[in-house]
Amino acid sequence: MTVSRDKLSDKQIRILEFIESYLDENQIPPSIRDIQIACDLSSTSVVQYNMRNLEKFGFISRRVDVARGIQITKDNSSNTENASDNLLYIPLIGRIAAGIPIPVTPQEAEPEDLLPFSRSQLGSKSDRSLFALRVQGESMIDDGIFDGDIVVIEPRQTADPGEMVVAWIKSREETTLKRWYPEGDRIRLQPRNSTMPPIYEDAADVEVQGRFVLSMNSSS
Amino acid sequence: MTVSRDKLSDKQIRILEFIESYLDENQIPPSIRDIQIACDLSSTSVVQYNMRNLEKFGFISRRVDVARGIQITKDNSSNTENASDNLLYIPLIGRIAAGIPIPVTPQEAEPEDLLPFSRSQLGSKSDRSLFALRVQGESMIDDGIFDGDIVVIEPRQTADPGEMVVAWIKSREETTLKRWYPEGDRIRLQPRNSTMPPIYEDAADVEVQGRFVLSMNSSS
DNA sequence: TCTTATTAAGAACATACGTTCAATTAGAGG
DNA sequence: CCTCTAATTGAACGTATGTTCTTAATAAGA
Repeated sequence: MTVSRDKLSDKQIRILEFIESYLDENQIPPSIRDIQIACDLSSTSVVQYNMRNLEKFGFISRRVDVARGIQITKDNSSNTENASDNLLYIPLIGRIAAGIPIPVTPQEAEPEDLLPFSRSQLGSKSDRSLFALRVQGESMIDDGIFDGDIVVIEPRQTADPGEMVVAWIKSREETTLKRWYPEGDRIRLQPRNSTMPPIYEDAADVEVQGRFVLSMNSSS
Repeated sequence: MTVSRDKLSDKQIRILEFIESYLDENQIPPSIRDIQIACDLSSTSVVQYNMRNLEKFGFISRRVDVARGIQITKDNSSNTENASDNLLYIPLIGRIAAGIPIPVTPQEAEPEDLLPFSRSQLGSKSDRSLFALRVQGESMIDDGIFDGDIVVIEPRQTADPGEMVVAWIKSREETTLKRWYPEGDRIRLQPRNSTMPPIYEDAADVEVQGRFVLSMNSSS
């Protein structure tokens, strides 16, 4: 049953809003009598009566025989809370650059930090286990990725030509952020910095660890 | 009083962890007897006793005479919850480019979206009322800011020479993202795109609306 | 071993709190 | 005016739940 809030009686709106604000301030739902007093109602049964409606219309749900067992069910709540429903945390698990190795399986690394992103920012990729790396070096400045920036990576074992990837060079045991160009039996790892030459590696010696999703830059 | 969790007795850890998980599942703290049963304790007073310690060491706080009035105070909680304490939402309030006006006072605009950032990402700027804009155009690609990117701006009325700012050109009633170079009685608004020439405006006709803080890029 | 502080047990108590009910009042049609 | 439903009142009831107290068990020191 979908009922917009303005279908509710004045009293019911007052009660609902009080529950929300109380919850906001106290981290715990109010008791019936808290509501009675705050909304200036003459009896606890008035609260009961109106709460039954709020429940029927789906605004709240109640646990039986549990003190303060009120839950807000619809997202009538504030914008901030909406956004937090939409939230995804991405672990920042290390650094990446030419020459600096990172752990092979990102999931095993201890995250230094958790970066919040809204799912809408990440689009369809929001349901995968993304991870983030801090960039060390200047090899991708023509793609707008500078030293110290953070890149979000989607773990993948393959990449399309020209895509920006985290590449793992087995023999050297290092990872690097480059554009990925397969050329016969070797791979060209292309920096995006006019002063830097491409790296060529045997195709068997390189593998894709993940694809570039997003970067963040906070230098001025 | 700062006590690390491993200073607690086995029982206290069990209780604390149960409270956390119960809170996680039910949005409401457990009752003393919930804890007693779940942690297989012989009496409610065992719960009371151990909770007093948890409270003394600052792990929880309790509301007197309130049913289920337990609160977790230290961030012993899961990582996700840690990060959310550290969270700041920045409103995305519009677009910016050469030629596209934005509202003069950002605060008045209706946010399209709220972007989550961790305060650690924003450093000292995290306590100001930042806002975000989506970039339209290519004038700053040499600074790594591309069409469609999002920039976070700190409202300021002044800027140092060479800083990237949101500049308001009064006579044309438009805003633009450029680098700011005062040159006598005029201002040079410098694009960062080798194909674009600088814009010169009378110093009286331009004002700074905000300074660049951070950019986000999600193209590949 | 004796003493003392810490922890546990079990019961009982007081009240916070959800629930119910009978009696009233207020509106809405007819 | 009557009837029927919606809303209100005030009180009482019963369970949920925090609190306290006494006694016993355990651990820690001297």
